[in-house]
Amino acid sequence: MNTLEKIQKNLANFSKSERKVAEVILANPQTAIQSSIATLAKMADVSEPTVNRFCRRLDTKGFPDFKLHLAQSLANGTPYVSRHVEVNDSADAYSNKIFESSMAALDSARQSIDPQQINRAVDMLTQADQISFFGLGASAAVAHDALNKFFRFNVPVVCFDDVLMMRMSCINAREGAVVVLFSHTGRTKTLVDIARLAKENHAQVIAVTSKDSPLSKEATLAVTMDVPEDTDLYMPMASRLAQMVAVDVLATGFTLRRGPRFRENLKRVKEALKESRFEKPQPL
Amino acid sequence: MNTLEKIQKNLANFSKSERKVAEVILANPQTAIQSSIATLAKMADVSEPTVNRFCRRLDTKGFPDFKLHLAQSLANGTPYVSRHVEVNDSADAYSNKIFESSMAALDSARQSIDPQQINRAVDMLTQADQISFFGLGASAAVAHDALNKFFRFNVPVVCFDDVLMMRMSCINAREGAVVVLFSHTGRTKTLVDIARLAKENHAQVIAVTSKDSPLSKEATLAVTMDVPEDTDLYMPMASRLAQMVAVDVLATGFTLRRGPRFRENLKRVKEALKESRFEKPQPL
DNA sequence: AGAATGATGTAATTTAACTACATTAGAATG
DNA sequence: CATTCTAATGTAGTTAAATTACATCATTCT
Repeated sequence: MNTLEKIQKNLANFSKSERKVAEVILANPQTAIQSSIATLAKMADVSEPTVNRFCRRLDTKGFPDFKLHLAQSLANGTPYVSRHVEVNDSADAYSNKIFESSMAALDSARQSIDPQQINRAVDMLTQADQISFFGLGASAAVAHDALNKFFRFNVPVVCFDDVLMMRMSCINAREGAVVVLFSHTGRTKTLVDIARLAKENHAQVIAVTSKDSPLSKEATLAVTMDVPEDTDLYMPMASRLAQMVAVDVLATGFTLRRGPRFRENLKRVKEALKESRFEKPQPL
Repeated sequence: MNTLEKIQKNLANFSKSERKVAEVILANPQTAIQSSIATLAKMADVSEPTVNRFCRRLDTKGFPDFKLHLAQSLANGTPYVSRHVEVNDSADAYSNKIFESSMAALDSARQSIDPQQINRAVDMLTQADQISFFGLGASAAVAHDALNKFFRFNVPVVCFDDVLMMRMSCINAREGAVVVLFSHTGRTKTLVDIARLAKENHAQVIAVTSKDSPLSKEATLAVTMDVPEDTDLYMPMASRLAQMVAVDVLATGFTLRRGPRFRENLKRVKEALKESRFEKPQPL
């Protein structure tokens, strides 16, 4: 756990003098990590060993080690002890919290993603004659985004956020088709049906979803990630961000697999956009 | 800049012995921050003052200060020195790099966003009779996502990723309409035209884009963010992620502004989804 | 080849952190 | 209310770590 949060949480368990230390640190953590034990002791109006004991109580080896831990918890730019939005938060406060919790969610996704799954998914995608991206609700935006990315690769791609269209598209599927389904929970009944339908029509199914979900079991290959659930009502879903980054990862794997000539192609697509833009003023 | 990157970047500028130190640190940064200057010197097979000089060269006050900086750069879970994808990267490598650069981009956006702009945008949105979200290319997905979010608020919302539809919609605009435009560069000519058209028809225009761009100047209100540009071919646009989080921030501001009764409403919308899902197995 | 500059190491010094012990404050018991 | 015990805090001494000053070595340029 974040050291700063830990201090905040244990405030009640500290002794009188230790609490003084805690308060000085919470009030100005950035100063704390730059101070010596003597300075900090003076600021909190306690003795040096008290500061040292305080550090040990937080499961660190001593003062320098404590500073290291504190520095790490500050590094994430987390001046806010809690990442949960409160009713009376200022714009600055909730903006920071939302960005931070989004970043934390991405980190969690990063740690839980399995490179082998990525590799296999890239295999399937590079060999596909046709790729379809399906998503409902919030994941519809992800499917659109995937379309926008893979479209540049000059592969036949489609994208649907409508169940009927998905169904029809699956019925027409043939061998060589790959269907990519996005769903955070992996529990949406219609999507699981679609996965089954696609398989029945000889398409391969990649599910970008959460581990052990019905959808992940139905799919030919599941690319799974752990993303903290949005239990908090005010907290928007970080899952679609993680899914988008997963799309980026797959697209990157795709371009790497396709080799240098293919990448030349991409550059041209990018440059084709230039004409539709106002020129950027060149820095002097 | 991230200390670890800095070391990597300056490798050529270091002297022979300093490079030894750099390599030992790069090889195992986690060990480095837990070592004393003596241990590290021994590991790099150099003298202690050399390590000290190395630290100073990186603009730190000395060894302990250097460790602090290094700890901070490790905190973001950055085991990869470079965030740029290389041709021969493994799936694990490029996956991590992409997640990390996405997180870095969000952090940069977080730091550059202006809470006052957020506040004013929330003002405008809460008072709107009708909200339109427009985006082209990669930002189309963001517009869709915004629709999905604001749709729950029981406000008339539309979303277009087609220029003609945008135009028609603007022509029918009246006072009380708010148009939200998403564009990373803010230089897409057609979008700037749309902004002008919307204003001519008495709609208010919010642009989620980059600072000082043509679009930001044309808009009634610009919500601007600095997101590192995707100079690298393999590096996908992180801008759309930042835009999505910005949408989350605006949506959160919206719900907070609307008060508790409104939030009850949201809960009901969320619960309405339950029936379409497979039940989650309850943990024992 | 020799001087001069920059890099590196050695040893001494300073500073910071930690330990052991003494003192004090506060709680519990008669 | 006094007394004793325990926990908390501080003092002083010790150890370890980091830094400085200086000496030596390598390298480059004339």
